[in-house]
Amino acid sequence: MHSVEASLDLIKRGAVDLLLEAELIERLKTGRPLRVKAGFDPTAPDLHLGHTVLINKLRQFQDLGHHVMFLIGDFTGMIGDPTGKNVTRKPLTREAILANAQTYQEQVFKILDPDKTEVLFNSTWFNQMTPADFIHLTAKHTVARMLERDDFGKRYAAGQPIAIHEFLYPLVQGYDSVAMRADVELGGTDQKFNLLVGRELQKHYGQPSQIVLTMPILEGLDGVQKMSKSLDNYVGIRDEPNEMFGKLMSISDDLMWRYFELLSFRPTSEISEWRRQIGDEGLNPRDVKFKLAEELVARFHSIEAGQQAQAAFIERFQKGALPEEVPEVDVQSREGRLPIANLLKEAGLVASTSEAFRLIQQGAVRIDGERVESRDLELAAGAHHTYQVGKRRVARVRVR
RNA sequence: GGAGGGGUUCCCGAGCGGUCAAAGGGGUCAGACUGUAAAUCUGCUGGCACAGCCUUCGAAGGUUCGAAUCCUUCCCCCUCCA
Repeated sequence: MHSVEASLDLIKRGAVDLLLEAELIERLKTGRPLRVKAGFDPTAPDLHLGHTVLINKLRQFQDLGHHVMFLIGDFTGMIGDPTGKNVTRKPLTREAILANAQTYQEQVFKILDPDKTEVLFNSTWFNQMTPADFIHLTAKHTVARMLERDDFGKRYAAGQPIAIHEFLYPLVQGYDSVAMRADVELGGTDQKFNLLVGRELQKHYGQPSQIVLTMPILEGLDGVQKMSKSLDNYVGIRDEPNEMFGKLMSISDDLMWRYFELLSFRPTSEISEWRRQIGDEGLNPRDVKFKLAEELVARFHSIEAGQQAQAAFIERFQKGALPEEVPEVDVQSREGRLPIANLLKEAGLVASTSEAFRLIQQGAVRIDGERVESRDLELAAGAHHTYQVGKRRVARVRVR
């Protein structure tokens, strides 16, 4: 059994808002498993570490013995969350939603325990609603309250349009909490308003209001902007072990602590001890970063993969060895010979011959470890060497 | 419905008849330094048969020896008025 204090401590780790803490304590004291809800869009099935911040928190609830409800917003998806800048979304087909939900689960269950997770679709209750029911729902909230939401308020004040259905989104999400009898709802900080509407609606429907817990948006590898695929500053949870490890090693020391807080399951006491050792005892931050990278690779692949990725990383970058698996490429010569630039391009090491010329000029190209000095170098048919472009691109190429 | 502003290379953003493959910044990539750190410094950043050539400045036409720059039509964004 977990003490209320210990539970609370874990629950608050990394969180931004906890509303209302007193109510949470009350419910924890009862000792019954709390019903914990988090909703997900049925789009974007390719998850990265940023998405896992929330899922990690669900996992922590699970570890504390609570009941986790994973809601796929297949009905909500038809509306599209107006939070933040909104590009109109194209409606998804039923099949696409189901396929996405499936992909979601495959990825999410690397963190959550499938046996302890209830997966729900909000179309289940919304499709049963009559228009009259729905209007009753909309009667539970006022326009003035909606305008309290920051982005709605600003848009309204600025004379920008707010479509009626956008007002409906928070209500629909809030009603989910009613239908699910949620004790706690988790969301990103940008979801705060929507989560609070859930509290309101539950009260109207005669239920105790849910506790709201918001999690921060994770910074990407650059440490500044939010992690996202389009900014290419993300670590995908399906990244290969070595790639994942490498990406994590490239983050700044400052960012490392942030990642520990939001992504690691290690006890905070251990993490602060490392922090102290780096400051007082000259512990190399790199070695602490190894722990982070290893833990995350282990989570999404396996313990062995985490260890192997670290070993490979040390070999590769600390000792400067070539990676174990160098791709083999065959390339066709022209009249028995091939200019270096063309070879690199055809081997996929550079995007264009122009780029090859530039990189050669900058001393980035090596053949069997020897720097290429001349852009006019030509390789004869039969040549078989290892080519490196920069630190990361390597291939063994045979000229035919 | 009326009035005005704008669409430039990955992004922001200058250019407003030749000296423009197009300033500057950001980002990417590479080199130095390192812990593949970060920060910093340097270089590079359309393509190719690479001291030259070819294609780019919303789209299509046109004027001109020559256009991102001028004209016409079209498409798309934004601001103000009704």
